[in-house]
Amino acid sequence: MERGDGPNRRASESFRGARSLLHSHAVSTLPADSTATLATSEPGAARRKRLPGTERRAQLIEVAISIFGQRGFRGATTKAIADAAGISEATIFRHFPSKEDLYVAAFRQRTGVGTKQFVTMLEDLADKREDEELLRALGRAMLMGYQQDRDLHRMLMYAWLDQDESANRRMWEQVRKSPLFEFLERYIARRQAEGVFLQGDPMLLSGALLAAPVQHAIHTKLYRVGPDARDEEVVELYARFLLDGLRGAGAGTSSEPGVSN
Amino acid sequence: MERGDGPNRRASESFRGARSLLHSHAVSTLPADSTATLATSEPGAARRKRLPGTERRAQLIEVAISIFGQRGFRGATTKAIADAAGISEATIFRHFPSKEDLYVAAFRQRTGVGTKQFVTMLEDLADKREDEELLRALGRAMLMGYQQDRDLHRMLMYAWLDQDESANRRMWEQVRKSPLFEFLERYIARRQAEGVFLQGDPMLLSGALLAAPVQHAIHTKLYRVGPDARDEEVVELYARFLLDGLRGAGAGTSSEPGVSN
DNA sequence: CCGAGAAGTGAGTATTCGCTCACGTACTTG
DNA sequence: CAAGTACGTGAGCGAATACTCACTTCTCGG
Repeated sequence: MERGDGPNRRASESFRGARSLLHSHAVSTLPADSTATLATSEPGAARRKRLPGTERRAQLIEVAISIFGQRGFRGATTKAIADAAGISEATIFRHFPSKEDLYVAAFRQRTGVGTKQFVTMLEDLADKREDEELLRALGRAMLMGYQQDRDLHRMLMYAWLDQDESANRRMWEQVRKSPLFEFLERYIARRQAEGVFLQGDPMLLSGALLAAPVQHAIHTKLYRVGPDARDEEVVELYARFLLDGLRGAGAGTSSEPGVSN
Repeated sequence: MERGDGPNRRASESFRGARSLLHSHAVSTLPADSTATLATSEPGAARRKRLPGTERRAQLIEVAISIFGQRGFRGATTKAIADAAGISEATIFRHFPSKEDLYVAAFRQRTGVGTKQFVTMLEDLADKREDEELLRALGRAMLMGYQQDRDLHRMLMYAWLDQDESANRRMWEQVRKSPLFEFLERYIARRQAEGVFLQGDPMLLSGALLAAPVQHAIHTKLYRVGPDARDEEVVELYARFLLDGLRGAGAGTSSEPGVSN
């Protein structure tokens, strides 16, 4: 039982690595335009060096999102970022005074894009009382957003865990005040006033509305696990399920006759 | 712009730290017994040294869960763990051959505890067709679990992000085969067969069922953000909401007369 | 065409991290 | 009580990491 001196066998190499997708908390990118202007520097291609400063900065931010998303802030080394960008480590520090400044810059980039016109579409569906189609659009957007910008979402996930509570509160303020969240609360409140949706804190209900597709997206797109249903099937099922939940069943309070037993 | 040489002002010290709660994916601890036998070594108390090997191992695992949960695998230093345990760094390596072995040991610890008897209670409610009370119990368990074992759940969250895809798939297998998940699928399938719940993949539906309270727990208990409703209010609202969703509204397919407009 | 400033880099440096080792110290058992 | 053994540690090692600096090379306006 545990020899005194000699080291026991070690698990090393069993865990390792860090590759897959990312998540955060809904709101952020969505189907957006994705800013995919400059490629992430393909190693095989004849890389032209000496970019003008602004372009190099932009490229570094894109690369940084990818690396930070794969390994987190602590796990991402400036060496790895430099390699992925096809430049030397020193060059990073010519454009960003510190690794953290690069992180902050990457963080500010792209968060909150793409939601505007998407929300406009939702507003439209809401005005037409197309509740079910609205929920479908919402679910589709979540699944697509997490799929397309997985590194960004992974970076955000890491951020929630790494940051201290005050930074998280600031982040949450931004989420809460985002067009999508504000719309959802207004929409739910209005339908409640119209007597169509069940009563209850609209913020809690919009959270629940997003939770289903987001949780599914986190698992399937970011962690690459979970049920492998087609996206459209998931969207369809969740839309029906959530809508029925919102509308209320009209059934009594709790106990139900019971079918057989 | 951007002077060539002198480093710009840096953001340093603006981000930092890592303190709050944690998450993972439901299933894991739940209200369990929490194994809080040995305290995490209070620095002020007269620390008695020289514990027997097994106790030291157990203490180190508890401390490790806490540190790994706060900072993640990469962010947790053996120094920090040693300090928190009130011992020297070298002692860690007398009990665990490597940092990773300690991590694996901490990981194996406590995952999946507490679910057994909890699931038995759910089985009971299911047999009595107490759907709403069942959903309440489920929600309550999620909120309590994430609150009580926040470091463990934070550690699991980090794990999902840090591990590679194959490790994640193994982790998912464990989740899928856990008593709680298997019960939920059986329960939903049975109620579907009884014609009470809406049709659709039971795995997807149980995911949606857990997503609402889990997402809320992650935000409020782990990240310390989100709506600050009382837990009981959340449990109550979500139980009603989810149950109505499961039962289906009986309303037509999609388009609805509309209230006014 | 030329020169000044911008972009880029190889070779460091100080620090930290995981881990080892030789050596002390407290139990425990005969 | 003697001694064997398990527990504990200070000092330090090699590797990695964020960051610096002296220096070269490209670019482009006049």
